[in-house]
Amino acid sequence: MKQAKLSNKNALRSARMRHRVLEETLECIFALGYQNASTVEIARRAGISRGAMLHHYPSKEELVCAAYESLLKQEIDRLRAIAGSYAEGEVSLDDFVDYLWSRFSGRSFMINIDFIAAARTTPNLKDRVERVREEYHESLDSIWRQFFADKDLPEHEAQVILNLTLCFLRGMGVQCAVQDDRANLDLLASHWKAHLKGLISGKTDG
Amino acid sequence: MKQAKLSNKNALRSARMRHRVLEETLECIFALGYQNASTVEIARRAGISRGAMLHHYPSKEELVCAAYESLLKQEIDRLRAIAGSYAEGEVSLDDFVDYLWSRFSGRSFMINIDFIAAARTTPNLKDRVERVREEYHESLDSIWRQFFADKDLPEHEAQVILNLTLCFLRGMGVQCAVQDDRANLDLLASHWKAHLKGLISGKTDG
DNA sequence: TAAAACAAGCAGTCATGACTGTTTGTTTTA
DNA sequence: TAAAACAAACAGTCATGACTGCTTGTTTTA
Repeated sequence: MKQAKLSNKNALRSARMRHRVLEETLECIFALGYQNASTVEIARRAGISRGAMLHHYPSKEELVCAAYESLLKQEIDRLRAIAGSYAEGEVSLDDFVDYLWSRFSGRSFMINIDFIAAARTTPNLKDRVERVREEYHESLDSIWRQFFADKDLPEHEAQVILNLTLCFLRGMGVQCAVQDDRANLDLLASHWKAHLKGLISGKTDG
Repeated sequence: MKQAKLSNKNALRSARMRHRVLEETLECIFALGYQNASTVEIARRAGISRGAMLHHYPSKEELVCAAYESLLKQEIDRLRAIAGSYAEGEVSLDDFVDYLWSRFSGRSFMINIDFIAAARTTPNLKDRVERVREEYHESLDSIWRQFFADKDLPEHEAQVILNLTLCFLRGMGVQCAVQDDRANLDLLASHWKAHLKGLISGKTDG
């Protein structure tokens, strides 16, 4: 990136501007969809000229990728915060699943769907997006292991249970995008949480 | 629709043409993504002029909606066929889940993701898409109930299990779109199938 | 049954609008 | 004053939908 050395007034101005632009980019994608989020509209919402925006992000691809990276980094930060809370015994597994569900049913995931769809058929985007996502999943893995550290489940089992949970939540998130029948989905999430307990304590399948 | 009375040569020609156009529309969306599937490209692939295409489908929205309806109707037909096979005892619950997974990991679902993403921020599209999807889910429900008809599970439980399964498969499908790690996902699907057995025979949660 | 009238299917071109990225000019900061 | 930040105007591209006209099929009528 063209990150100038800090402690300049310019650098501050620049950082603020970038942050605002990225936020508006995400908001715009959320509100209008990936395809309708034009640079004109984003600049307008950010209260900035397109020229200025292109000064910071020389192409639309640069812009949206940076925005996506920023989105996932926010998520990673929040995950790390949760991990800290767990260490202090403030968070249960149920709480954590609830938290994940809040993430998979909100703005963040809706934006994600748009990126997933767009990236599927845009190799450049796909590559960049994949890299950021890896970092996200690693954070998720590490926090997940914490919940099973004191149980006598092999790490591999914990991994499977995480993946099952993630797939399940992703699917619910998609359903959420299709039709916001929140009550029903919340109920389904409860079922899954109850179910998780069974998975952890006593296994029923071979 | 402007469906003329059948048994005319024109009507046949028209039907063939429409079918070809819809197929190419889906193929184009699958290959290039919803946003890159231009009417020019679709017409080119279908070997038809844009004028002719606009004669049958007067707007792009008409075209893509018709294509989506056609896609889901195909899926419904296949579901009904499976239902028939089950009635004759040729299909197990495992087989059916395998079938669903094949559906959620293939072309059909990838196209679906694009539509879901596009529809989220396109009210017109969302409404039309929703209607077709309802019909699809009803078919799914009815076949699902068959599998539990002889078990002593309340219908409501069966419904929950279906929804859990669907969300799970959807999530796996999304994962599939992101990164085609098929071996891993197949394994996860197996876990779920094993798990389903437990859910049906003996319940472990309250 | 043959011709005339009509309708439907199809092709090609054009105008409009939108979006992106470039370029040129102005202000602010070091 | 030089460089960075920002603004504004411009040019090129692309997609959509409208329009015009040609061809093929169908129906009506003599």
